[in-house]
Amino acid sequence: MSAESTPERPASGPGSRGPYAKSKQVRQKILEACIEAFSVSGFHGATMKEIAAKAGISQTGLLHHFPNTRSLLMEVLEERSLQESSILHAAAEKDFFHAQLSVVRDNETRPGMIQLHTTISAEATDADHPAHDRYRKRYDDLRAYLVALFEMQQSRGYVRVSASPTALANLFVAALDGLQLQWLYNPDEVDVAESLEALIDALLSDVA
Amino acid sequence: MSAESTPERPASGPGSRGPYAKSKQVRQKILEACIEAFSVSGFHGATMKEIAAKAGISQTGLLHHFPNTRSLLMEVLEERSLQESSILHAAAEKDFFHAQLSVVRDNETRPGMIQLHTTISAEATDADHPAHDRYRKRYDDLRAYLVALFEMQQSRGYVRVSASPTALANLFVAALDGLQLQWLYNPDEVDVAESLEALIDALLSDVA
DNA sequence: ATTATCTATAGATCTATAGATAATGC
DNA sequence: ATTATCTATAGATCTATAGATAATGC
Repeated sequence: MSAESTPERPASGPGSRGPYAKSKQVRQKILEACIEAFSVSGFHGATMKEIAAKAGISQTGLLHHFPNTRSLLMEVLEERSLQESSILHAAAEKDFFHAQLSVVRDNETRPGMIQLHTTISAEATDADHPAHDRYRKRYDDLRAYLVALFEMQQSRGYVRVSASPTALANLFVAALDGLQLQWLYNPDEVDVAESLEALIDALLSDVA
Repeated sequence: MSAESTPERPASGPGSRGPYAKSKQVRQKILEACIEAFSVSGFHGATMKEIAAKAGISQTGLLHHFPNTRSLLMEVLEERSLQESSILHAAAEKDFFHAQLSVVRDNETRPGMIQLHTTISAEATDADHPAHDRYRKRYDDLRAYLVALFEMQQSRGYVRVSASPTALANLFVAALDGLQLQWLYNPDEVDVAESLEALIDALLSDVA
């Protein structure tokens, strides 16, 4: 292993100093612009120019912070992952299923994030999409977690339906995604939490 | 009303003659190219050039048949709608819920159409998307149809859960969309029909 | 001295027009 | 005569480089 594998901060030259204090705010504004741009135009349709304009800087100014749209997408999805897990942890006192009700109610205050997730998770079904691996892993991880949960509930006799834990896990995740999609089309006719609660009631005994 | 409102076919001049017999095949090839392009790149990311290349003609050759990407999207979505309703009618002998099981099994032979629906229905959540009104109406129509169905089942006492018909209708449609999304990521771990059957079992009595 | 931001711009790509040539329908 | 297809290309848009100027950190 050479010294390069542990990137030491040189005493001078590029990288010898951190970014300006103000940079954090600029990057935040850029990421907000990305949420708008990617959720409307998708990864393939969004442009550096469009994002720069929304963030209120020039296109080359944006290039100074991020080299391409791919890095912008990765950054904004990383932030979304962090938000998702922090919200989930905050609701971890309740059981997972009812915690999700808090999560979806909380989500409705961030329609931009819902639209971002809906749009990108759909176009990333394509194997060549830069976010494909990330989303595939997210769904695999979610499934594994929920399968374990449903197995436990089944062993206690709390599950009302005779279906495989995998089928139930996929169904629950599907309801989450699909309800949010419909909510974006018509928030007046779609109550995500209400439908999700109906699903939980249908699948699990109250004692669970 | 002038004669222009009833477009008469003039004896000569442009439009006085139908297209070549071969044109039907060319248009079919173009639409197949569109399914690929739009399902991968979305409406905003797909280009006339890309579609023309996939269809095996020049970009200007494509322009001869369709004036822009918007008209291409409309045409391919119209075809999809026709397929959807013809498949539904073919399964109309059974009750709607179990007919959907046939539909989703049939769908798996057309992954391109599933990916097209998944990608476009997601990006069309944006109000300015050219397919927004079409999808919003589709979901509103689906909801109205299913609400009536669930009301009928409830009045007969066949519904196991105490939830509003609207909540149940949205849940069923959400499961359909969400399961197909997951299936695109990992067909080995997602059985759309199996999960959907679990939902039907959980919601409705067998007698229904 | 480094980071941040801008203007100017070259090169690539996409859309849409002009105009030529070939194939088909009545 | 109309439809279909192509090549060439003008104009618009996007990415990415060059280079100048201003602001900040140690």
